[in-house]
Formats: sequence, C-alpha cells, structure tokens
Amino acid sequence: MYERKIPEDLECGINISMKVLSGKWKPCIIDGINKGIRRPSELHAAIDVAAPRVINMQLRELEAYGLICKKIYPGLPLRVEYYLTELGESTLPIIQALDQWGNENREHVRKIVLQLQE
Amino acid sequence: MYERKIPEDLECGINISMKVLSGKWKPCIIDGINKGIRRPSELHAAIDVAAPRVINMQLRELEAYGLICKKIYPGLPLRVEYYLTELGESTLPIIQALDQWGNENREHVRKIVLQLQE
DNA sequence: TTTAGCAGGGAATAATTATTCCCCCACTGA
DNA sequence: TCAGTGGGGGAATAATTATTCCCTGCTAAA
Repeated sequence: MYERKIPEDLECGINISMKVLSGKWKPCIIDGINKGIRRPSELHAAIDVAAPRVINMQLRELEAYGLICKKIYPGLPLRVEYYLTELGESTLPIIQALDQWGNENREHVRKIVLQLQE
Repeated sequence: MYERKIPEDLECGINISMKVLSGKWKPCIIDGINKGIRRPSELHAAIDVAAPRVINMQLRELEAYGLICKKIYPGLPLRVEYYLTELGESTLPIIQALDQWGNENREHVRKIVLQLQE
C-alpha cells in the first residue's frame, strides 16, 4: 500500500470528513448513488467529465471507508450495483449543504474564477 | 496568473462548493475565524500542523472568493484581522456538518486509515 | 546594535492526485 | 471469428497542491 510521507491530522473533525470526502468526484458519486444511479456504467455516463478510471478508483475508496457497498449480481450479463450504507447516508447532509451552497453561489464563484484566470 | 490545464466543471453545485472550500486547511481556517481566531499569528498557532505559508496562501484565496475580509489596523505594532463576510458565514452550515460528521466517526475513519497504510 | 515579534511573499521542490493509454476476462449476437 | 457490452486494473505521466527555505520591512525592547 502507498505510504504517505506527510502524516495526517485526524484530530479535527473537519479534517476527518475531508479525508473521506475529498477527491474530485467523491461527493458527486455519493450524490449520484443516492439519486439512484447505481451501476458503474451509469455513473460513468452521468459524470462524463470524469475519466471512468477515476470514478472506479474513488468507488473503491468509498467502499473501503464503508460509505458504499457493492452488490455483484450473479449471472450474465454482468451487473454490479452500488448502494449507500448507513454510514454513507449519514454524509448526505454534508453533500446537500455543498450542493445547495454551490447552486446559490454559482454565478459569483464563476465570475471570480474567470477573473483569477485572466 | 496560473492557468489550469484541465478545465473545471462548474455546472454541478457540489463542485462549485468544493472548488471554493477544498484546500487542506480552508475549512479549518473558516472555522477558526468563526470562533474568534482572527489574527494571522493566532491562526498559525491554532493550526500548528500546517505550514504558516500555506495558511497565508489559503487566506488569500478565501479573500479572493469573498468569504473573508481582511482588516488592517493602522499604527504599530502591526495588527491584521480577518472576518467572515456574509458569504463566508453562509458556508458555516457546511463546515459544521463536516465537523460533526468527523467527530462522530473519528474512530471508524482512523481504523480504516491505519488498515490502508499497513 | 542586535534580537524578537508581526505580517508576508518568491522560487524551488516534494508530495499527492488525476488522467491517459492500454491491457484483462466473459459473454452475446452477427 | 469479429465486434461490442459490462466490469475492471497496472503503469507511466501530467497536473495540481503543499511544503520548505529564505528573504523583505517595520518597530519595540534589551
């Protein structure tokens, strides 16, 4: 396993949450699964700006942290679905707060991003 | 200004919020300022696991996004204080949700982090 | 006149994360 | 037999972020 060079601070609650949720697409994935987008190929299609590989990696991480669980249906064609665990569901207030704030401040943030990049 | 190579997705509310709040110490800084830790040197002392330079950079970003404002008091000794703007205050529900989830799940997350690193 | 406290930034480098490219397996239908 | 679908991973590389090192300027106190 990869070993971090810089020790992490898991004292502060905020950092613990950020550790689990940070990752470019993790909150989106949780949101998607919560909305019923459960199959990998559906998630890839829904978050099409992200490379499929990245989504797979983040799914594995979310599974490792126990926020989602993976159900493999026997038989063919292959069918895999991800579900939120109870722990995963307990992050929904965070995800919803992020979503709401972002939607309310979309234009403001966009303006500043453009300014900073010009 | 630095120009990103990979365009960002500012469609989704979640990503907009993450854009503004992601940064290893940004949520901690907002939390700290909210708790009354307003001066740079105090923030450095309070978040002593972070290099002061990083905190300064993140303060500048938070200021650029309009989440905090900087008050420079005239006269000497030098005295600078940061305050949350209204917009900054509007992120507090997110910060509080992060803090709460992290505190409730500290041991669980710690266990898994250790497992992954062994 | 040196030292310390306070606020801060430039440049280089290290560390971490995301992305791309190309591969695997099993099956179905043409 | 070939192409396509569904699920997935290894390795290398690019991109982004954090960190370190060292510097500036000011004043007050020793």
